[in-house]
Amino acid sequence: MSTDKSTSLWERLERPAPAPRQLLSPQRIATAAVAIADAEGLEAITMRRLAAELSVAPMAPYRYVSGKDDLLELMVDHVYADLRLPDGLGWRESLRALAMSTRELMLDHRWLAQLPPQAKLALTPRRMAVAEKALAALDGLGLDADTMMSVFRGVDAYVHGAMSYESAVSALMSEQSLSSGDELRGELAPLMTWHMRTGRYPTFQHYLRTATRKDDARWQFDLGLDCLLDGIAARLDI
Amino acid sequence: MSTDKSTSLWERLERPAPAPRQLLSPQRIATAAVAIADAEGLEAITMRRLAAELSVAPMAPYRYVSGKDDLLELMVDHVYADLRLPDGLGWRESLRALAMSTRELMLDHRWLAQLPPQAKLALTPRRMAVAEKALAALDGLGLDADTMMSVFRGVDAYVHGAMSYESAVSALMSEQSLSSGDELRGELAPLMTWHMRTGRYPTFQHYLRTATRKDDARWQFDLGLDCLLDGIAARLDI
DNA sequence: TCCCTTATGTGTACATCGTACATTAGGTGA
DNA sequence: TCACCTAATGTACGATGTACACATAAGGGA
Repeated sequence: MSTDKSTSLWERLERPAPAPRQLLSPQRIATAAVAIADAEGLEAITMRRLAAELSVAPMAPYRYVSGKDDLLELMVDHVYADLRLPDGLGWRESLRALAMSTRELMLDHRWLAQLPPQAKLALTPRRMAVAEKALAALDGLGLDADTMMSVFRGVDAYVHGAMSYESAVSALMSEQSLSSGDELRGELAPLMTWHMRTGRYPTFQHYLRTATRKDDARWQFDLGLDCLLDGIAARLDI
Repeated sequence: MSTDKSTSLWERLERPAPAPRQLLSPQRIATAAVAIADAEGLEAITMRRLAAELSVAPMAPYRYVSGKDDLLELMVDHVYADLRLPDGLGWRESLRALAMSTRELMLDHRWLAQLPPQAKLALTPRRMAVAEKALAALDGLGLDADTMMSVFRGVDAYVHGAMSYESAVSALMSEQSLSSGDELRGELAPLMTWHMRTGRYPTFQHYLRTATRKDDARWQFDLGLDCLLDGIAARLDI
């Protein structure tokens, strides 16, 4: 068996590992890669670094993974195992719970929100399960299939967009060893002052001076999410 | 003058070009880089490729741009010049127009939705102007500064999330020279069939079989956006 | 006119990346 | 025991970002 792209990654994974002296396995590879990315960010993921972490030659993981793209997909599916899926709730609470769990997953694994486009689209089994769960929660409410999917994708888009921002900020902070929003703003102060001195952003400046929840990411996330869910309920009359 | 990171990119840009025999300029660099990314995607952006396009030595652009990150910021600001800002509309129509224009900008420049986290956060002048515009539209409605910003960022998150998906799909299609949603689904059919054969995704399967607007990205975008705006109006009583 | 400072672009070089390819080594069934 | 398959190795190549020392040309002061 060569690791060809024609059979899907997931198909290959289901075939029981055929053989002897298994140093490596998709599981071990995924675990090691996720550990690296969690600790040092997505840019620390290198085929060579991964191999080193597994005490194995640089090319060894290629037997299980057709390349770096495949590796990223594998990592995604691996961490989605930890996503708690809601059960026995109404559509609204299901979507809300799913969004909140996804946020938590993405806070545990900041790199999830920074994946290259291909990995973002990856149709992995566990992500399929998430979609299924969300669609099932919306089933039987009188919505057509297109609307159901659109609602799910709308919420998903909000979550990904919000977390893309939130985890970019948090990545920037840990990169520069900043530990509070104030420290971050201190770092950005010269640039910000320069912008403000142009006088072109009075409303923004007012925000900077009077806002009191600048660092309450959770509150900000909830507000947007609740607005979106309110709007879905109202507009679709469900 | 060395291109040091301590003075901000934007600060440096405002100083009039000091000198002689200007082959290069931030303008020319940005234009060339954007042309490459528009035509061949973000991964085609290479300092060497950029230099070649400008008929200049590989290291030449470094005089104007401190590195690739800086280049990306420059590109972002450059294309945001084309974003049409709404004027004289109510808060809702302003946010809606801003979202729609941003979508169009991101369709014209698919790479905008695929930027690395640092460039995504870039506080460029023209992006500051967008934020200012949105906040101004929400001013005077009785909202506190935190809520105003959160509403803006919520809409922004939705737009970025939705376009991140939409442009990842479109990037994938152009990468594989597919020109319709049907062709794309044809390409994905083996994988999808494999997933469906597990029987774990009945609702998803029902969607695949009965949906009629799978490729109407504009309709999907509008639905989510309108839900979000509805919810904002209702929840904040504005 | 000449030269000298300074902004501008060049050339070379290096570490690091993804991965192609040919090769070895270890375990199994006959 | 031996042939065979497969897991893992080793070597190598082209591409990337960018550091650093250098060449060069314009324009002003003598």
